[in-house]
Amino acid sequence: MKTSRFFIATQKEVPAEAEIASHRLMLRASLIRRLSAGIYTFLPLGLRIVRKVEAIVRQEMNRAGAMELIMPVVQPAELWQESGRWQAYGPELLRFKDRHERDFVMQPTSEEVITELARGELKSYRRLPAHFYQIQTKFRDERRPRFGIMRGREFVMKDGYSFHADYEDLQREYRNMHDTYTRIFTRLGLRFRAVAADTGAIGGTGSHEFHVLADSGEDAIAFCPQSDYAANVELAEALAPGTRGAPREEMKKVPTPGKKTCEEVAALLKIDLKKTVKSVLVMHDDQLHMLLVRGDHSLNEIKAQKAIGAFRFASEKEIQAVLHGPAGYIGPLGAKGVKVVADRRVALMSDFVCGANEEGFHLTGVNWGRDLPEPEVADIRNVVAGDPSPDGQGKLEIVRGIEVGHIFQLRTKYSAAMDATFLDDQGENRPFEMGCYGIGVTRIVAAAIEQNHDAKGIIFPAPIAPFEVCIVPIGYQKSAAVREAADKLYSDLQKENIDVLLDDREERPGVLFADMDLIGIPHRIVLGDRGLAAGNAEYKARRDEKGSDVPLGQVVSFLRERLAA
RNA sequence: CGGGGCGUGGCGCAGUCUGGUAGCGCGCUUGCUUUGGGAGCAAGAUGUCGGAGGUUCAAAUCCUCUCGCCCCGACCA
Repeated sequence: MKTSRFFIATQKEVPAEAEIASHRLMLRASLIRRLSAGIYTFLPLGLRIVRKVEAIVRQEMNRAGAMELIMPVVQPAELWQESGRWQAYGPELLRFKDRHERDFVMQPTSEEVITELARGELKSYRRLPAHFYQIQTKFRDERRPRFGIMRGREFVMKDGYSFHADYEDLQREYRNMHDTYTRIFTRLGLRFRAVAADTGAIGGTGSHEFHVLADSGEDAIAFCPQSDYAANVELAEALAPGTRGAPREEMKKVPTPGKKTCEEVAALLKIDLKKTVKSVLVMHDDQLHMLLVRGDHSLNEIKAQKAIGAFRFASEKEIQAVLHGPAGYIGPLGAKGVKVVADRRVALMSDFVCGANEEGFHLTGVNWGRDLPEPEVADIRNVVAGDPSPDGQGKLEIVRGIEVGHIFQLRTKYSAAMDATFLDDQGENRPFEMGCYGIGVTRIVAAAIEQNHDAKGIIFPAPIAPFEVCIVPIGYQKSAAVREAADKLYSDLQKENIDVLLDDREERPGVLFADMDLIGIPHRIVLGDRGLAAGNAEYKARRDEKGSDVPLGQVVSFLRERLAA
């Protein structure tokens, strides 16, 4: 491709709408343009990247035995009512009516349609297993689209669905997909990690998320360097080994005027933050619950909801109605009519500090059993770095990640709901065991950039770069020698099936360099009169500081080696 | 859906408080010069100031209502 015949519309200035690096760079490098909130056009340059990701995903899915198809984006409501998701999905599901006033949805995923297909077509166990997938546009009316393509409303996802005669075979395919996803993300050139994820109400033995590691990721991942344990922080169990120490202090009420947070109180009293207890009031079924976590820990709302049921945070008014003090001075003592749930760690604390339920006062030397009744205990906090690994193998570390893949054992959730059965070898009707497997294709593009960029722009991993090599001629329009060398190299590389971009624009060299860096093309060949006189081209990888000379005649073989590496 | 902020040429912004003929930088067009890291000079083009209504001799500016977008907020590829 020559830039003169391609659409490149890079920008020097950063659009005000973009907050994170990948979003800014995708706009500046002219990969995407926003049309509406969370809805983007992929420009030619951006689409090339999407296509490269798709190609790798497709190749590995096919190799793994899955079959590609395409299901409709617009799907009739009846199927969704049958599965129950018409009611369950909520406002993220985009619904609309056709001219006959019939209800339709824009697909956020396609379990219903594939299950409908399977129940009509896969009538015999002889046809099982079967795994269908599509790479297609999805729509989710996110409450808050953000970060450009990272969390858009419209996006491209690979969604696959497998059908099995029994659970054992589902588990076999699940492992197959775990391996396949690992191959895919490895081939994409990304640093990633597979982590255990919430199996939710569906159950089954497994759900794993695949995260691209990046500091800006929205998810926190807990992992153990000493073992292969890795889980979403939302899920990771917080163990609390050890026993409670005996009380050594008397309980005392101490003045803490204006000190509302555990940090402030600990600083005032000159004690370790780990001696304090944080009290959070929530409302569940019109019943106030007080959740207690250690001062240096944070409440895990997902775990807490599992422990006590769905809740909302109590209002200041509700807090005052039951307790005497405002939020900031509340504590478990004298909290009449409030159910107290302590984190496992809190239950092991002795001589701790908590709010006195009186404005301006905290209690010190508080002890369970002696000063207040033993609490109900649950795991309700987020794990932190240094916590023991739940598998007992060492200590946890925490990194941030961007979820780009999720595999799931659905079991018979949809097949049972939609009466999708097959005849087994005994002639009995049985519901399919199902698995589903997603990869966020467009999100991968953003995640790859988030993980690979510098001050100059994007640094694409070679497998998904829009072009593998760019040729930057110095004076293409002026120097016949440069033009001839560039054109020859360009066609030589094309013959090698190397994805090459020749920047033949009539711009000053600085502009060309800056644009190629911004776009993130991994390999660059510069051709100028100076080098050509000595028979050399200049090679520079995107990450390199400086270029190096390569004899003109060896450029093709040199690049072939670099690309294979 | 709460909370905060923003809508002025393609992009980034000033002007709004204190009404008085719409400006700057980048980009774009043309010409000349320049040519190894986002060039210089000159001449140009591009605006219903998000929209509607109101106040006023006069509205980007004041008032009302709307629409859109961004950021922060509890299971998402």
